[in-house]
Amino acid sequence: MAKRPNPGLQAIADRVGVSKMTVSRVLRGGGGFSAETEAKVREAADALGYVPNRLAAAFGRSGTSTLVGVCVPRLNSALFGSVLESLNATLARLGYDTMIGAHDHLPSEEEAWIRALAAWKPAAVVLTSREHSARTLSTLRDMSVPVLEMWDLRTAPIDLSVGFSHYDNGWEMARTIANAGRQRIGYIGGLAERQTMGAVRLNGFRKGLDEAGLSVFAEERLTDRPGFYSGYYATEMLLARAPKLDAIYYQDDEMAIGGQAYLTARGIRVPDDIGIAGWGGMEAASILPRRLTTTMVPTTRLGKVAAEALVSRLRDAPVQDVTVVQTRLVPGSTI
Amino acid sequence: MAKRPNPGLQAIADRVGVSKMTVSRVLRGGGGFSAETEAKVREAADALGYVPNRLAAAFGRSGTSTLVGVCVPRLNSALFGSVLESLNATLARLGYDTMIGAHDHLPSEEEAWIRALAAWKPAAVVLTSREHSARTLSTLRDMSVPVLEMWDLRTAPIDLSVGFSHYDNGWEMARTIANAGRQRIGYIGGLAERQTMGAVRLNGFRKGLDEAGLSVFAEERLTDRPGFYSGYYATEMLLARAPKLDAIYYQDDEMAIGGQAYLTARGIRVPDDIGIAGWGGMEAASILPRRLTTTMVPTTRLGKVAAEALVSRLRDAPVQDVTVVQTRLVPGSTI
DNA sequence: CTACGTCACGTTACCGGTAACCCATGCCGC
DNA sequence: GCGGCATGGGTTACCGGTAACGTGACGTAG
Repeated sequence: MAKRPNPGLQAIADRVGVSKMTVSRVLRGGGGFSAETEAKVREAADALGYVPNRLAAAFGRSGTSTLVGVCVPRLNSALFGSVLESLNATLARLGYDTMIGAHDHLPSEEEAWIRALAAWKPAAVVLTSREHSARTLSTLRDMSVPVLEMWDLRTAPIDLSVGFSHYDNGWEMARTIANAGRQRIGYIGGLAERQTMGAVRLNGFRKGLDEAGLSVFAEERLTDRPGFYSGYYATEMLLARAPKLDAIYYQDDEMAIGGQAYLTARGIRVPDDIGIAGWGGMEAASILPRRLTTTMVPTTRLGKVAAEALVSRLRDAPVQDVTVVQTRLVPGSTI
Repeated sequence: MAKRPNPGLQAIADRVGVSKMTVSRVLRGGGGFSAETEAKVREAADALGYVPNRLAAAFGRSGTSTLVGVCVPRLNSALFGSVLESLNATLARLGYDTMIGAHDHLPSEEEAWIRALAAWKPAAVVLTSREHSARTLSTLRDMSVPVLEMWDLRTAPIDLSVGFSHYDNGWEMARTIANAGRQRIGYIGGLAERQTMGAVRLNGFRKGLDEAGLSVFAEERLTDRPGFYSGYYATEMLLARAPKLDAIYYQDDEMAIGGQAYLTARGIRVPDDIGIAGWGGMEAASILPRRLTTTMVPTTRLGKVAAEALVSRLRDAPVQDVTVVQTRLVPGSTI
């Protein structure tokens, strides 16, 4: 079997004895041809092993692209990975192709990616960041395609928004910890300057504590990216400064599990000596000796809902601008 | 600021007073124009906010595409996520754009993805599966672009291969476990029918045990996907059938950590009562009470090396067909 | 019998960049 | 003075689909 140049519409048209326009009509469906012609065209397309040329289609007339750009903070994250997996699978099933990017929580990276994406004239864009640079917004406007902001709810989305309120997540956990009678409460997470979702949860957390007459007693902010090990040593550092904490809220479950490991190694009992809570509902949390108090994020559903909302918009079907995907606070037994 | 239609080469050409061909030459570099012309063209392009149209470029003449297709088993995997992150970042830095797909270890999924990818006439393809369907190979041949097979080493790669030997990984761990004096050794992992990398490691593992006069005493195969929790209950099931095991080799670290959690919950001591070993070198393994015996996979380096090899090939620079990225057996203290 | 609509298809032009080719100018050596 | 050649461009054709519009055959209402 030698390499054969892939046939185009013209090759099919020649074989059947019609014009390539008729072939185009048949293969895209929608009428304007007889059943007999359709059968012959389909047979010929199959025989020749026709592969549609999306490049040519998207290039010729805009509005026919099936390309969707998706930008997430990182690709090696359990949570975003699940969202991406589900988003991509749903888009693929509906006939769309995914171009990815990672912005690492830096608006400048997102901006560079968006500009590269614009060169491909995609049908839609999915973003997961909270803040966009002015140039990003300008590029998006020039592209004039549907934009879906995912992960956090936006009060004023550019276009579509699917997610939940990180602020409320933090608030809710604050109330849970306060109701459990904890008094000296610490926080461990990433830097606040970067407007990450974790920082938003912290704001909600502070508000919740405030309403209960409490405040964050001590906090540890890391420049390292969150993970098991950073949770481990951040806990060590925080307790060195504030030994009398009776609860710690972690930016995510991985850090909480790392923290738990440190506490266990030191003989500090959870939740007797100190309570811990995480965020995200990662699978790893399910195998701890005690079930971790955390917030479950329905990542798979989020990706699916986002993909479906986007495709609805692309097909001019009615869609809500803002779709809330509910998270769930899992009481666990570590607080 | 209203939406403005993005200018093309012609708009720049009109502004400067040259032909669009000259503008094309300047923007792609390579000569055929004066320094004066170059300056004027660049200024005009900047002023108009020119965004190159990769769609048109790739469509017009093949060989000018900057699109690379990457297909991994899953997008929500710590290991593949890291590889993807590094691969994508390196490709982006070198001016390439990434289209992704997930095949979930099913050749049919990979085949469907490849066909969708072919419609975009990419510059190259990166695969991570071990087995490809006949139709996949046929489509790849028709595309006639560089193909890089990553993750496992291929004895006869389609084109380029970057990775390491899973077989050797399994063999090496078998020798390590045997040398530690373990006799009744179990295995926990996924199904063998699917030609996954885990199955290849198991083959090497069997061979290593065989050379030491041993064999796999009992094994537990799951249809569920690997993870913390499946490691937890697979350990329970395996030990119910074979209580006298003195070592277990897990398909990956997540399962091993899950297994460790089960053993701890049951009061079974590691490594005194039973030894465990994982694979992958996941970060989570670093926070166990005892460091997990495992094989470290340099995911970040793997992605970077793969991207660089691919780009070298695309630029007609010399590349080795097969590049080995070394893994490292971490002795740890759980065997 | 004519006017008009519908169906099924053909024709034409076009998207924006690029390879291949052509052309004018100026400088050089002989 | 003339041929040769490098430099700095311009011209043309083309990639493979698709929107817009044109056309002939046929059916049908007035």
